[in-house]
Amino acid sequence: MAASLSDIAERAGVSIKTVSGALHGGSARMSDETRAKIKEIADELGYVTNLAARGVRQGWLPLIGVVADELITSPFATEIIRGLDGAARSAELAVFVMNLGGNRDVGSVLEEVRRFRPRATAFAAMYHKTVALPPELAKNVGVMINCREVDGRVISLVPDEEAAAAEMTRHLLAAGRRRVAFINLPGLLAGDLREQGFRSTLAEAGLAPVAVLPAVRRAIYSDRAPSLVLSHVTALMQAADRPDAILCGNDRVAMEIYAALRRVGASIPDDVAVASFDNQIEIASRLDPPLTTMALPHRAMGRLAAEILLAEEAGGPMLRKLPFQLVERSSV
Amino acid sequence: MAASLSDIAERAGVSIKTVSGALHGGSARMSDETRAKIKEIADELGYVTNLAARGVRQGWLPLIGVVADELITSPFATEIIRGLDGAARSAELAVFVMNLGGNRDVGSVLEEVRRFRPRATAFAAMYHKTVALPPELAKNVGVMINCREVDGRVISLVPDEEAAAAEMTRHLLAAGRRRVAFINLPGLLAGDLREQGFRSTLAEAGLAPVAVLPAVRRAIYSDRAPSLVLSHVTALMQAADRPDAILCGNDRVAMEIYAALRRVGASIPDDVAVASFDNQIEIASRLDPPLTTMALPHRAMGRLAAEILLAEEAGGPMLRKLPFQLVERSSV
DNA sequence: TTGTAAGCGTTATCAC
DNA sequence: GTGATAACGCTTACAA
Repeated sequence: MAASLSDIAERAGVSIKTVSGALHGGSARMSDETRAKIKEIADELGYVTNLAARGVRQGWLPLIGVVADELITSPFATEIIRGLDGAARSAELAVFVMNLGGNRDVGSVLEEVRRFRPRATAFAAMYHKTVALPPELAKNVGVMINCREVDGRVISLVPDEEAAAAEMTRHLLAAGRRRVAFINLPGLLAGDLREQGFRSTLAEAGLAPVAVLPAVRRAIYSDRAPSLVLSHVTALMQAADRPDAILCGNDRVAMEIYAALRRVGASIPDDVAVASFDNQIEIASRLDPPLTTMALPHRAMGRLAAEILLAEEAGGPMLRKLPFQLVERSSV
Repeated sequence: MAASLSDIAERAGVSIKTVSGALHGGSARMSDETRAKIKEIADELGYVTNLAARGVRQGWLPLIGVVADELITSPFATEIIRGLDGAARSAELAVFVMNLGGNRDVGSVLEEVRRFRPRATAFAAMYHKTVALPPELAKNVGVMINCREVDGRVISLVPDEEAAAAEMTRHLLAAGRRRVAFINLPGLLAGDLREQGFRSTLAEAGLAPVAVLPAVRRAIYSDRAPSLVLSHVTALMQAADRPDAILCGNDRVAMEIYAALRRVGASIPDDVAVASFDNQIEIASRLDPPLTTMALPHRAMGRLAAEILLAEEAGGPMLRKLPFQLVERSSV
């Protein structure tokens, strides 16, 4: 069907090796005219390298295999893939994502990926979590992205939630806010860590939180749980020591908090500053007023993952926390 | 490195062919004990099929190659991939996405995909558009998803924008609304078609639009253009014949319209019904009140694409319009 | 500068 | 039932 090296060799009256050298071998020496002629014939025949054939020879396909643990659902999570892709491309590698969904377990999906003999393999989670990888699987995974391998057997790249919460809290304090409430995501690692950063930073400033409340009754990812935001915000704003700032578990929560504050008649940021996490761009930039939020380092995690996989470096810490970036808009 | 059939054959004291038959050949006849023994050894050695080797033999890798024309940016557009993936999986095919971005042209990305010798190839756009595929490329693409090949050389799967707008318009009329305005996305194929459906349906009912206005100054995808929503909504609501319903170009526009209506002091849906397109779930379901909107058939397009590619059917129309689905919430 | 030949892991053909 | 053996398209020693 598709043209092969031998087709070209035959047409050009040279050996296969010469064709291979002309098309792929960068430094192979041969007359320029032979090379030019071969290239011309290749074009004419519509020759496209057969990577499968090369792969069987070399033992691997130019791929980075990614096992993604939830169907890619969050818009910013695709940033992980973009980061990987950009960095992989400079090494002439393509990124190959296989989703873990339904009742497929990590082991079988990882095996499915490995059947393609990727050059390297990564595991990516769509939200920050702890993952228990069976030991025999762990050695087949080069790096974990947006999640931490529970026993520290695999290099894990995660967002530095605590530092982000600390930075945003400091930002609120610097803006003169003193009575800060936190409406958080319950039951999530990210939420817990953000809460720690929030509390400790406030404590350092000699302050106590006005309140720390859950945005929903159950974990936001596990269920379309009923929202508690409206009742919490109403109660907070009616209290004597009502907050002058609300920190939100993420941008979606912030969106609901905006709606709740409007109902209550509070204005942002005059009455209450609102700040958040994620920088889910379509929400954060379109809210009124645009939302000040900490941007997740998804792209950076993807890029760093590719670099680690390509460097095959050994040493270094197993858990690496990447910084968020403060995106100032007008809600603080 | 990785175990191969011959490693297993050696250990088991049988020929390679026997091993291959035992592990892959469904109907190959051999003693059950031989088969069991071989499987055991394969497990022990951690054998994983080498698809590259199989691929060089068969001429193709079990992949559906997808060229995606914008970096996957919209959260619901990943639904296309999910739909493809689900349908491809039943044929034991994996989906391999390669993004068109930066200054890479369709031809070179398509070639990059074809180097992997996919079983079939598709082109997917992240928003509904017309695409001009060079003729020599067109024959290498099995199906276009969410876009139409300009010359009708390739089967193209697109959302039926006109029908969706017609249905939503009828829905508004059925709810007793008579003075409908449309705040649309300018310069987009989807927007233009929706406008046609809107206008003709209204005309059939003997009505005229209160207004048809652009949400932004320029096409929403081409630029972070300044929003016109607030000024339009303010003007509309102050006019004598103010609308009792606003149809929105998409859910993001709807989000801004909500904010604008709140500013103006209009309540949804009592004063004004709001309806939209896309069903961008995180926005539509979290707005207050939750938004009634037409869900794009992304998943269905992906699924149908896989079916078409696998069936390799010839006939049938080149342009196939898939229906949206009305998602009723509480904004109408 | 070019050709020959071996080998990668798989599947398929054909004889035993 | 099973075992050699060839073939797929490519890369790479080794020769010429």
